[in-house]
Formats: sequence, structure tokens, C-alpha cells
Amino acid sequence: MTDTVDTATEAPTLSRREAQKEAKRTALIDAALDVFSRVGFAAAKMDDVAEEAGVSKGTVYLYFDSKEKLFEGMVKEKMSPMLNEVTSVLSQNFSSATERLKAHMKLFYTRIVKCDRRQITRLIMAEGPNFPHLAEFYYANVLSRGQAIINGILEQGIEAGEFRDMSREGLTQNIVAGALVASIWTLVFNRFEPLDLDAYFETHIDLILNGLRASD
Amino acid sequence: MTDTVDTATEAPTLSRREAQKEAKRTALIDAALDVFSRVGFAAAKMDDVAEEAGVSKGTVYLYFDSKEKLFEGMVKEKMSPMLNEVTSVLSQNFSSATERLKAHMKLFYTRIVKCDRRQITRLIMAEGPNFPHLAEFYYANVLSRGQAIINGILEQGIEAGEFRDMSREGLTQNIVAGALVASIWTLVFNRFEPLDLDAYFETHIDLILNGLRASD
DNA sequence: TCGCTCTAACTGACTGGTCAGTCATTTTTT
DNA sequence: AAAAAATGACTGACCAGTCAGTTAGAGCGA
Repeated sequence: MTDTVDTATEAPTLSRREAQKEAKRTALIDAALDVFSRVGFAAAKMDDVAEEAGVSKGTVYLYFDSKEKLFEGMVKEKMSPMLNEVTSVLSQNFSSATERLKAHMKLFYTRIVKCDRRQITRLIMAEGPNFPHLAEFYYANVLSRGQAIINGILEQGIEAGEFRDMSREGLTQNIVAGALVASIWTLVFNRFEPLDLDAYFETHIDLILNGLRASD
Repeated sequence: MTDTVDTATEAPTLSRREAQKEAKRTALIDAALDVFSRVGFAAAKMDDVAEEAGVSKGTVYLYFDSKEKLFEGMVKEKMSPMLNEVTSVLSQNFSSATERLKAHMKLFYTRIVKCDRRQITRLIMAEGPNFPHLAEFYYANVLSRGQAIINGILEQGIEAGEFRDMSREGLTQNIVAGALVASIWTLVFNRFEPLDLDAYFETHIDLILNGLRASD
């Protein structure tokens, strides 16, 4: 039963039912992100997800075997399209490693921090220890790809003499850390001290680029 | 044994019971940190906390009114002692803002990232949105105090010409961000890519200090 | 030192409510 | 008319919080 299916353009003959199923799947995933974001995995009710997607609870189980599968599926389907976009944007040419790093960080903010994917970042931190599968998927498909990109930029920059050749232990983590903290901050502490994300971004990139810059 | 002084405050005669109560309270808080860290707030069972503390479930309710109060109490009692220690250490004199910032970050790592308080950091991020009280306590007592300290150091450093006068929007968050990410990483992704926290710390402080440095 | 009494501390079976997952039935599509 | 999709009442497990009953330690008199 796993064949054909999936993405891309479909023959118009089959499309009515297929399209409805796909739309329902998307609605379920959006509802799931919403509900899980609001209350966390354990407290989320399948009834609520169903209601928010405009279907009955039984229907949810026609699309996802269990609550856990729904959670994992939601993370995967929300992150995967973005990953491809990011790699394609960054495969362009840039005038310098500095510009490439800026572009990468900008994407990080527009595609994660400033939109609802930041909720996924938070959920991974919150639920990761209870979902070994998911943590592994996330590491393999999101983090290590992101790290590879940054490491590529760093090498280019060191080669070109733009960046100094500093210790690499935890360097990629430190470079993006500010963006992760921005995500969390807006979700947890914004009402006490709101963050201007554009200004925040400038501070972040300025601090990091200056930190990496070869002095002399 | 017994007697001598017999003040209205804490008579030694009562101390046996009092000491046991205090010990039990501590045991409950330790057990709570353990259980909440392992499975999160919603999935944590009061029975498990009780068992791990070596008491029955009913006893937990003699010390804390509800699961929520237990959670909040745990966070407060685990963070408060550390806060005072930190402020007292940093009230010493330092030769430069750079040294003061190094000392502060070092404390951050030894008192939070490298010990079980990093679990609390993670729990705040995970559960913060569901516990407005707790997020507020945390902001007021932990974050804003930490930010005040860092802002003090920054002013000293700018004044002395050690640091450049860069944008302050989100600067404190960016300065500590690496340490928060280290906490999360060790808890969620360490098995895929272990972090050497000492080397990580060096990278972090090096990147930040270089990022702040006035390049004349 | 030994009992005796009083009560604070503790226990754990129980209750009331919740919710993931199921499936016989109904509705919609082809 | 047949198949596919969707429904929602139902079940069984689970658990926060309660409370009637039990235990153990303090205080005291002899």
C-alpha cells in the first residue's frame, strides 16, 4: 500500500478524494501543532486536536496510529519542507563567508524564530527526552544538517582569512544559540520583557560576526 | 539530653521531629526534581514522587497542597540558595570587566549547566507557558537579576574601553545563550554528539569576549 | 527507667473524573 | 450498489486528591 501517493502533481482523475485526504491531513497536523504547543504532549487531548481540525476523534486514528505517531508526524512534516528550502537558498553563491552566514541566520529567524516553527523547537526541548525516536530524527535531519552548513561557512571564512581559526568544540551551537533563546524568550517571557526580533537579530549577528572576525 | 534553654522559638525538645520534617521536605523536593525532569509535569505521578522520597502519597499532600504547588516549590527551593551565592561571589572586586564576565559565566556553568539545575532550566522552557506564576517568579528572581549583573559588567567594560558600545537589544540574552543551549544539548542530544563542557565553555567565553571587544 | 496518654505525622484504599484508543453504525463518494 | 470515509458512544486504564484509620514519638508522673 505504500506506493504512488505523496506530494507532487496528481492525476486529476484521482484528485478529488486524494486532495480531500491531503487537506485533512494538513488540517490535523496544524491542529496538532496548535494543541501540543499550547499544553505539551501529555496534556494534549486527541479530542481537542480532532475538534480543531474539524473532524471526529475516530478520524484522527485513520491518519495516525497513535498520539505519539501524530506528534512525530507533525514535527517531521513541519520541518522537512523548510529544510529543503534552506539548503536550496544557501546553495547560491555569496560574496563572502560573512554574507553567507548572515543569509543563513536570517533564514533561521524568518523560517523558525519568527513563525510557529519556534514552537517545535520548544517542544523538542521539552519532550525530547521522552521521545528518543524524535530526538534522533531531529538531530539527524535538522541539527546535523544545520551544523554541516555552518561548518562549511566557517571553513570558507577561515580559508579566506575572514574568520579566525578558533576552537571548534561547540562553536556551531554557540553561533545559533542566540536564535534558540529568542524563540524560547518570545514564548515564555515576552509578556514581562518583549523582544524586538529585528533588533535582536542585528545584535546577534553583530556579536557573532565580531566574535569570529580575524583581528590583526 | 534535653533541656537547657527553653525559648518560645525553637526548643531543642522539638528538634527531633522538626529535623525529620525538614529532611522529608528536602527528600520530597529532590524526588520531585527527579520525577519531573524524567517525564515532565503532566506525566509525573504523585505516587512516584512519594515512593522516591520514601513516603506514602498522602504524606506528599501534608507538605504541598497540590502537584502544581510541589512543582513551583521545587523550582523556588532549588534556585533561591544559588542566587544568593552568585550575588555574593560577584560582589568581590575584579581587575577588569572581562575578568568579571568570565567569573560570572564560570559560575553559570558550575552552578547550573554542569549540575542538575540545568533540568530546571529545561523545565521552565517546557512548562513555562502553562505556569504563569512560575514564569513570573523565574523572570523576576532569576532572569532579571542575571541580566542586571551582566548589564552592570557591560557598563563597566564600556566605560573602561574594554567593550565596544554596541546595541543592547537582546544583548544579555545573546551573551548567556550558549550556556542555555549547552544545558539543553546535554539533556537531549548528548547521546548523538556528546559535549565536552569545559572545552565548550572556553569556546563560548572566547566567542563572546571577542564579540564584545572594542577593536579600536 | 518504665509505662501511659495524647496528638502530630503518616498511611493507602478509595472516589470521581479524565482520556487514549476501539468499533458498530452511518454518511459520502464512486 | 458497493466501497471508502467518517462518526461518536463506549471501555478500560489511569491518577490527583481525600480521609478514616494507624503509628510513633513527646511529655509526664512514679
